[in-house]
Amino acid sequence: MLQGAVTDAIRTAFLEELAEVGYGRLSLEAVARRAGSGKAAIYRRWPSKEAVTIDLIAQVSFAATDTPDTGTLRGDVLAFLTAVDAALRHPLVSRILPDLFAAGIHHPDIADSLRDRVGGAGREKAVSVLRRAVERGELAPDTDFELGLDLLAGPLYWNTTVRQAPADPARLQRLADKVVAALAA
Amino acid sequence: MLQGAVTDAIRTAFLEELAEVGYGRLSLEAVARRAGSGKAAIYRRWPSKEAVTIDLIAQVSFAATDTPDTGTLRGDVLAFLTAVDAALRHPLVSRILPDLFAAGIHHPDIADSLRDRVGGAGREKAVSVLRRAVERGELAPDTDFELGLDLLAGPLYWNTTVRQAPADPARLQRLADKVVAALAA
DNA sequence: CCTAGTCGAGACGCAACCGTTCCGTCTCGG
DNA sequence: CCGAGACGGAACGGTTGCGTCTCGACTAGG
Repeated sequence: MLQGAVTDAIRTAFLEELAEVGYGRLSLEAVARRAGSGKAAIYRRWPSKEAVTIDLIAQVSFAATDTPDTGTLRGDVLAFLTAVDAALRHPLVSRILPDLFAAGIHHPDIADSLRDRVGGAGREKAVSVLRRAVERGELAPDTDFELGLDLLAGPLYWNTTVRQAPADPARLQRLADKVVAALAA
Repeated sequence: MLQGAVTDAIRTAFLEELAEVGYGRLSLEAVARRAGSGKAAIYRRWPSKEAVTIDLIAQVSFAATDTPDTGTLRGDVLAFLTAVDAALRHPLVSRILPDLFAAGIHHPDIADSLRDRVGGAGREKAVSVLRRAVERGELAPDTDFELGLDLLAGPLYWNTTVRQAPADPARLQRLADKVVAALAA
């Protein structure tokens, strides 16, 4: 029974340790201590710290939710921004995500996993928002999706995760207006 | 003569080491080795790894250049985006910056230094771009500067530093158009 | 020419982790 | 009821980094 309580305890401990000390200084010794397990229990499941990390990224991305069709681009954009903003503000995510992106610079496997799982999940949601808008006629058929994705994700990631600004729903409203204008340009 | 060749060698070695292994795994032992100095030479100048980091952030931010007045908002925005994009693509900066932001989560002093020196420098440039546009009448006097800064910095940081996308001048042109539209909205 | 201060080098004791191995215990499925 | 196997725990030898300290060499200014 390799998939059980011990596995979950290790995963949780790993995440908490990641949030506290960061990827670079995380030790499996401390994870085992926190999980109340032996180190062998970890090595029995994963070959390395990097492997645990990649596994966790895959797990977490499962939690990605869908963005509803609100009927208008503006509504869809606001819903997307609100959902992503909330996700970025999750206590563990907000502490871990910048660390993982930084770790990705030194560990290509982590970068790949992040691109596929985190980037990919958000990307699909954003694409469907843009695609629906094109179908409604709110956006031109030749709309630059790549640029649109940057406009949807960038300001949010910068303000929320990098600058660590406090939550502000009204600001999201205004940001949605700006983003819609940019998309239409 | 505490300010001399040795000091510079240590600073350079610290930066290179930072780029290679990241903040968390950086050791002053390795820095001394790379600098061709003794560890004591480092401790004679700074009390800790954190202090060296903060000192370096302050130094580097001096390199920030001015953004010229091109006469139009669109021109100013493009100049700003181009300058920041180039800065973010600097081989050392691109590897170090995400690491420093991640380190800031666990070390408030580093976060403060980043906010003041890196954020502050870019911020002043961006504000002057927006202020000039208001004076020209290209933007409304009640333009939301805070949001404008996110729109100027966010998409770039996301695409260039986080996603590590390759350079693309044409894309910057199109991004400038989008950003101008967003600012005016 | 002397002396004060920095220099590179590296040893010091200490602590943390590494990944592995071995305990004795406990819990299952057969 | 027994054997297989995972369990927590602890120890293994080895590596790395810490911050301090002591060398003898080099280089100033006086």
